[in-house]
Amino acid sequence: MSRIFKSYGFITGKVEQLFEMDFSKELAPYNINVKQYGVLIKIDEKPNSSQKDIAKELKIDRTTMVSIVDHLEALEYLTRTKNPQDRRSYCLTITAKGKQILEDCWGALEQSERKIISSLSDQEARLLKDLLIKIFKNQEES
Amino acid sequence: MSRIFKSYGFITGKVEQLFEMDFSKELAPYNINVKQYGVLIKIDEKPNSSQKDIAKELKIDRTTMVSIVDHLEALEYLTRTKNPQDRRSYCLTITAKGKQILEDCWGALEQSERKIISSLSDQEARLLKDLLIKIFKNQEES
DNA sequence: AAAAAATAGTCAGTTATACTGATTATCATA
DNA sequence: TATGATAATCAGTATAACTGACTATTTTTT
Repeated sequence: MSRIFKSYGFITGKVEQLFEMDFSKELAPYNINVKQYGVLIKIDEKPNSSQKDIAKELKIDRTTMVSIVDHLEALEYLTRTKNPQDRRSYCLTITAKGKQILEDCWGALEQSERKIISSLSDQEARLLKDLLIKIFKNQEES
Repeated sequence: MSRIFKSYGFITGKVEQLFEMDFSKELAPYNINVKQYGVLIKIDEKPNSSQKDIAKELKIDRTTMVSIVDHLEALEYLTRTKNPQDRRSYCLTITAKGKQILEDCWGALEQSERKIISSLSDQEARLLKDLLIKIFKNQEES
């Protein structure tokens, strides 16, 4: 057995690559990538977030965030409005068009992921997700 | 619960980021990144592989492979010699220096990963790896 | 054997992505 | 009011990865 499979990091990276490669094909027609879709999700769930809020949650650099939001704004998937409480920051909100794409692609994502984890039983799949979330949450706390 | 955590792809990506961020710090003094370390592992395990062999296994583009091997060769972590059986291709082999770094960093990787999965029991950790490998192997077959 | 097709690797040029550090506008605090 | 902090921006830089053309070699076809 190769060391690649002895390492959690490498095997996690490999599997991540599978998910990303497949889903990004679905997103391509909408002219966005997985990271940008993640931003859309966050803005949908927490309307009026600032760029900084989203950047922090998704571990995206502040300057990179500018170009992502520029892009999503140009596509009219979200709007930037000055925050009246703090005019340094923006309130980001998803547009109807953005929401539509969010929902359309969510179905594609679920389907894509089902395909990739098809070798796992329902119980195994649930377990896998729980374990990954446990690792992530543990790190968020510290 | 955010959709980010409902998606296998997103949560896998997040966890991968944790592994990569930590281990890449260990590799930095040796002037290589995680992907390049992966190439070293493969060459160590299958000496005399061609660039194409490695590229295929690790899903790296052939032209990207050229720069990775250039880099590792410049650092004297591996050598390129013409394959006498097929002079179009190279035989890649790890050097003593490369092997040394491979082993030194492997310890660091294990330690780094132990830290990141510290919230899991031994059994959970083993299970996680098994499930990830199952997903990856399933896809390799098709 | 000669011609044609395929393959491994290379290279120039392009694109995408993300970062550094400086700057602007605004807000909080002293 | 003055000082410092913060949110976002921007120019410039770095890097990674890809496209497509190219060389050298091998394989296949005729």
